[in-house]
Amino acid sequence: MIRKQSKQRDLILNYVKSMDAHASAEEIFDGINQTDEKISLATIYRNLNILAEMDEIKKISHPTYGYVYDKTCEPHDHFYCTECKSFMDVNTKYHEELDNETQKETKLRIYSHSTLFEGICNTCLKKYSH
Amino acid sequence: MIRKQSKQRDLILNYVKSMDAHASAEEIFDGINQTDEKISLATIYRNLNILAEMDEIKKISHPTYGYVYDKTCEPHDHFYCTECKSFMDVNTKYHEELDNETQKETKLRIYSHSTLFEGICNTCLKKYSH
DNA sequence: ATTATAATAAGAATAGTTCTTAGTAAGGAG
DNA sequence: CTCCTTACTAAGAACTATTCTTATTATAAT
Repeated sequence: MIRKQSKQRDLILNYVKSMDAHASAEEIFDGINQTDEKISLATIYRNLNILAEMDEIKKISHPTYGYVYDKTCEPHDHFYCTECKSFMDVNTKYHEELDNETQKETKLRIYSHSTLFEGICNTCLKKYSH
Repeated sequence: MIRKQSKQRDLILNYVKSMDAHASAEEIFDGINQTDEKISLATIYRNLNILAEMDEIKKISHPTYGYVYDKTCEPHDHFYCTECKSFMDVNTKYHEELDNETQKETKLRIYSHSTLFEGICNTCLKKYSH
């Protein structure tokens, strides 16, 4: 299907590109609709899916809250706090050797990976060290 | 809260322990209700959450289809086929050094990790090599 | 300019999950 | 063993997240 450009899709892409963390569809909807521009929720969902398909953004499943969207498409790791359920990027180096190792052992065709670390975030650590 | 034993929870736990792959709440519901035992869907959901909380089973978010449940609580890796959306365990060795590396670099308290590999499964590879 | 078709808004529909309520069962205390 | 407290269940209502429907509008090729 040949895609036509649309003001709404451009706005959504720019909004996601401007975010410094992950956000859900609902949060993106709220964020955009606080400005002058009004976009319907169904349009937000439809375009987030289209943009993810176009590899302009990345759709990530959050361990507790459905899907969130990320401006970074390159594979990268995440940290999940099992206490407060917060979820954030981890920017350590990409371990290509894991892909090779797993491909060799499983015979699957592996293109990339992303690792989800679990633990306790700094805010929760402080809270529980009292 | 003091938990009481219940026939339903035991059945659900045994069912999950007997599965050889991941299953959704709905699939577990269907599986159990094909036998003589009838358990309501709300009870399935409630107990899956309780069992995950009790660390008897593991609740995992599937990249495209909500949550699935796994009899294995120990952290382990997964493979996701971007073509057919299948999702399976990968049993390579646990890389503890990743936890240490990331903990050192981020100052977060890291307890474990699990890696999600993406690529093309064997079935899809064959299909597209024609 | 015309025309084909992708896009939109708005709300209806669907799917997945949790909540409510009234009744049942587990298991500790007497 | 019986009583009593409280966690448990079934059934369906309610809620939440997401997708679909329909009529209309916008994009871009001819």
